Amino acid sequence: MNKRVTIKDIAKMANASVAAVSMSLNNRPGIGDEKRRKIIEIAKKTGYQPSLVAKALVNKRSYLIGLIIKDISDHFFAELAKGVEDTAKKYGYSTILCTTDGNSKTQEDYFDILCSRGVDGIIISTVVAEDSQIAFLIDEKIPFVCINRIPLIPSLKKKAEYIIMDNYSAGYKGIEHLWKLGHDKIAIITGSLNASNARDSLKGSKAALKKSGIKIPKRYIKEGTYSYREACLICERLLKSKNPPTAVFAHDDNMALGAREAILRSGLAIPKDIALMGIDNIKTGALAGIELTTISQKKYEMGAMGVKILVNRIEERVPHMVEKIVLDAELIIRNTCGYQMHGYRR
Amino acid sequence: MNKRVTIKDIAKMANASVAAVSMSLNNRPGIGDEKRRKIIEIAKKTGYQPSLVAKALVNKRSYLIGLIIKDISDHFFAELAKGVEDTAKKYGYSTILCTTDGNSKTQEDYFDILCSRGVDGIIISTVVAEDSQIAFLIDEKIPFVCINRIPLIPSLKKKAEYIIMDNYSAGYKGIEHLWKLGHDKIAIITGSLNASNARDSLKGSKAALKKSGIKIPKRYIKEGTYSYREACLICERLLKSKNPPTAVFAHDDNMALGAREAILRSGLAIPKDIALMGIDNIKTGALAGIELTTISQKKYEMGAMGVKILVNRIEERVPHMVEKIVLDAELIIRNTCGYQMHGYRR
DNA sequence: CTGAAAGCGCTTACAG
DNA sequence: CTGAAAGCGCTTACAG
Repeated sequence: MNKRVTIKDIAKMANASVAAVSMSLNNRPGIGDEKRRKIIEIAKKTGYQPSLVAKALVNKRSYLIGLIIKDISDHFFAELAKGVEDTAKKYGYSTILCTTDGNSKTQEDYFDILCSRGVDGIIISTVVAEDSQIAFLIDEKIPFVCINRIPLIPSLKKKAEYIIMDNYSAGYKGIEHLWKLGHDKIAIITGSLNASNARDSLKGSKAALKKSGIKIPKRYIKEGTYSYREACLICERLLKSKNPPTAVFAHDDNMALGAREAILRSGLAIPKDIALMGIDNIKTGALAGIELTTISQKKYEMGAMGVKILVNRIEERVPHMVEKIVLDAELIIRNTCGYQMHGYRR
Repeated sequence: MNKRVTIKDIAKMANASVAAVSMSLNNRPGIGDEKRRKIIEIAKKTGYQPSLVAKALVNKRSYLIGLIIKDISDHFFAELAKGVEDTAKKYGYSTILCTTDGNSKTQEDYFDILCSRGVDGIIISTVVAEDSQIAFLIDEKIPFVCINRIPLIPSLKKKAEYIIMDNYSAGYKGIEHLWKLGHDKIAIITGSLNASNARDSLKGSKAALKKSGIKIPKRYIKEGTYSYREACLICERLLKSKNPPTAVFAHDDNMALGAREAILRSGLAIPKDIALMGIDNIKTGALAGIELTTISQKKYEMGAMGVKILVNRIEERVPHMVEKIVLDAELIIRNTCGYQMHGYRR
């Protein structure tokens, strides 16, 4: 930080009071036209840039928002972050990137830091079961919106604003698709079951299983914690078992890719020998040679909408009502489930 | 922002002056042990969190760093950002995510905003030829370090700290590898030639071409601007031409993936019919079925080291010398160039 | 319309 | 060792 020109310098140069300068620069009434013009001119000439930190201190508005995600190198979060940052920028906010790596303590630290920094609001996409931390935000009255995951505790869920995909439907549609293609032996690799999205997807899948009258052994359902590595291991074990599945539905694309590695290494062909599907629709899944069938998540849009809601709350330009948005889950049929080979069989 | 407990509240409760509270909380000498203990205890009990914005105003230290990149949804930048954020967090800094989408005006705006916010330093990975904006940073005396790209203007380059890969060597090694595998008709898809990395890679490739005595037609070298789409188009045209290349060396993996799409769509097999290589070593390239031969970029490490250098500069704990780090370019042989098929032929 | 003052939450000299 | 004051850069009442 350097000795930059301040409001005081300009006041001196313009032969005016600092209040006059402040008001001129902020388009407040109460300043004569000529004086105002002069002040603005000097400000421009000297390249004056207001100190956002001083402004934040007096206005209690930092124009800063915190973005809390698990891992920016994960394609899902990267797209989300892009939507957030683009939109924040459009509204005049800067975004502080906060990465928790799934660590609850790190997240808690970040909440403290963000509050200390006086952020105007927070976007959170890492909410898990134990998230009493959400209660802290409500207490502190700092606006926040949850993306992708929401609090499980009903009292918190009620108060939280959020925007998520219909994960239940996503879980349901995946099974339905595989069932229609003729599969009965479907394995499910779930996300981290301490999170709402993973739970909802699982519920949906189970409902679809029931609806279609499929019975699968318990061991066909494993918690993959949204990890590539973990899903790869799980799938490997499944394939080696005496009664392996003919389809695997991973509840996100990263895990589907992990499962894919296990399948390919075992010498099986996709979709000829085994079907594979994911959720999220990350870019990599669309690549030739991968062409993963999946359920679309509007990652960028969720980020963008999240900020919009947040800004509305911060600036209170909109009559207050807690917004809860659930986006449709859309099936994206590519080549890993065999639809192009033979179409639906039932 | 809410009425949180302040230093003043604590002073009142502890029956002390605000100065005493400040000094106690900051471990400054000049306070009696007992009083200090009492103050600290009250602070803890009330959950006092200092206002970082007030601190920033008086200390001229925000513990904020700006990260300027092109696109967070690009895997290269995402990994870089991860290294930056992780390391910044470790040193007690928060990072403001600034995405320019390659737009020079956006970048300029961000420089202004970051200065207004009083960031302590900036990490930039978007420097291009015209970047007189770097001069602005030097003028304002705000510490910065360039990652991946550096200023082309010698006077600026001299003053800038940076950490980059040896792009010349990367460009060289790629050609060398293809040449050893027996290729003479090698097409090169370059990055954005207004950036140092793209220029250096190209120089390296040309040098290798010369060294190995290969002569390629002008039209074999095209500027792909680091864009998947663009590279795909370029490659498509190349393949349709009367004398198509037998190898394409894209100067980043994104472009290599774009070229791959064109190749696959044209019905050719990789590496049987045509060789393909990239630079960067993004995760997607390692996936089964892709297995892109490439040159490794230490994305995370560059981000991490960049922050380390930046913090050293900010905190001046290290004797000042302008650090310029050039990392080795390491060839990563996977399956897209045919090495496993027949090894080197010359 | 205009200027001087108080204050945002903190820290740093500076007297006692 | 301790307290009162001045100041960081800005804005907002509040008198003239």
